[in-house]
Amino acid sequence: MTDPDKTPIGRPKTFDRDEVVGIALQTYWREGIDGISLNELCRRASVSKPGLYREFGGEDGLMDAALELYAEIVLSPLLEQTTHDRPFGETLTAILETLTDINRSGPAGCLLVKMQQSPSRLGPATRARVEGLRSSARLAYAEWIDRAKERGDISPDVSTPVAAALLDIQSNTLLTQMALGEDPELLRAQAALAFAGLTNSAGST
Amino acid sequence: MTDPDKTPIGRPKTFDRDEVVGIALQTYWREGIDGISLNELCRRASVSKPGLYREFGGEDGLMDAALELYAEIVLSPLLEQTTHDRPFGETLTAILETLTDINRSGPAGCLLVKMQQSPSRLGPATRARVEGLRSSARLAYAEWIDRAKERGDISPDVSTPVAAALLDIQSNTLLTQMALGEDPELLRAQAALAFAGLTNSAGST
DNA sequence: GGACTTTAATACCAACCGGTACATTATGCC
DNA sequence: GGCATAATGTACCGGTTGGTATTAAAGTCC
Repeated sequence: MTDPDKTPIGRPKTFDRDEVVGIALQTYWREGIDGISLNELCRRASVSKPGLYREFGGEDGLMDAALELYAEIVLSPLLEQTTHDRPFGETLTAILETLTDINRSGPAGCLLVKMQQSPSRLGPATRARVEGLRSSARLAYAEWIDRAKERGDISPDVSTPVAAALLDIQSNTLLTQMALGEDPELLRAQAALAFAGLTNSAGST
Repeated sequence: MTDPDKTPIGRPKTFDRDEVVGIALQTYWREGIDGISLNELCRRASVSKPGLYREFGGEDGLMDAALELYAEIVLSPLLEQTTHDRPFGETLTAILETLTDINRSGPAGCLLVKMQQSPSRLGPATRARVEGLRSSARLAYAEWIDRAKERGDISPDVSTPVAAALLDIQSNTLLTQMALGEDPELLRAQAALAFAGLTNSAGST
């Protein structure tokens, strides 16, 4: 539609959207959304407040953009692992290892969880994306469970929604505890115990 | 030491400390520590700010007092259950039932968890109390586990610190999820699955 | 009635918040 | 050069924050 690389009329744009979103993501992720103000964010990104408002419309737009980026670079790769054609236990171990890896790229904890836990700080756009990401995670876990059942890795006696909730909630828990500085070794052992009921049997409705 | 019911010199005190602490507890508990300001708290308690400062020294003192009350009326009764001479499974079920009871007195969620997750908002006194309560909870759970092992309710193959961490972390998780509005039925089922590894066997270091 | 002691609350402080009006600057077009 | 266009950032807005200086009020003691 529009000419691709033709210099448009008017003053050229210097505002680097991607860089600002990246800084916002890192900051919200590391310090939590309650721990950081829009003003402070502008300072760190070396961006003027009106510039930020022009680009994102406000705090809600910025948070939403940061969460979108988070979903793309963190959540998607994580959930993608569940679609591999591997034994359930292997994939689960790999995921747990990733979640409790102290040297993982990015801050500890999970931006989605932090946002979910501060609903009053969220604007409508961010809130909607939080809900969407949460339910699509549940869905991905449920599909993974169903495939594992077909494979015979998980007993069909286990309720799929319950098992999906277990996976979702326990993953969130691990990330939250990592952010709190809990011992990764202890967390892994605890998680292994919590998932023992899944990989063995038992636990219907 | 001091005369018990002699009217002291000076203007009589009208500041009701217990009432203010109670309101602070309810408010922090329900709205979260980040969701409420000292000013707003004064408004709700119908107390002047200097009055509050005189009594508590500042925000830190008030939070600390609220957390102290929380420990007394919520945490202690909960942990007290673990000292009863009952089969492990029974007590565990009772605790899980309590944690996921929608009609429980007080707001959903756990004040201790909320405070732990907003460390930057905490003053030194509150922070110290948070850490103390956390470690004494772990200790109480560990002792419970050890008694259950002696009873034969839990396999001695299970590591006590790991099992204690499981109990502590899963309890926190349940309360957090309840505060988020998750379905209590689903939470209970999920928790039953997570604790299956404890009550059956398996799960050493 | 004072003098003394203790508590109460108004009224203020500087700092920060999210959000915006507006003048300035840098470009393409002619 | 002059004009239209569009992105820029300074400087401000009203409101809130945690915290405090200060004066008024309510008692006992003599």
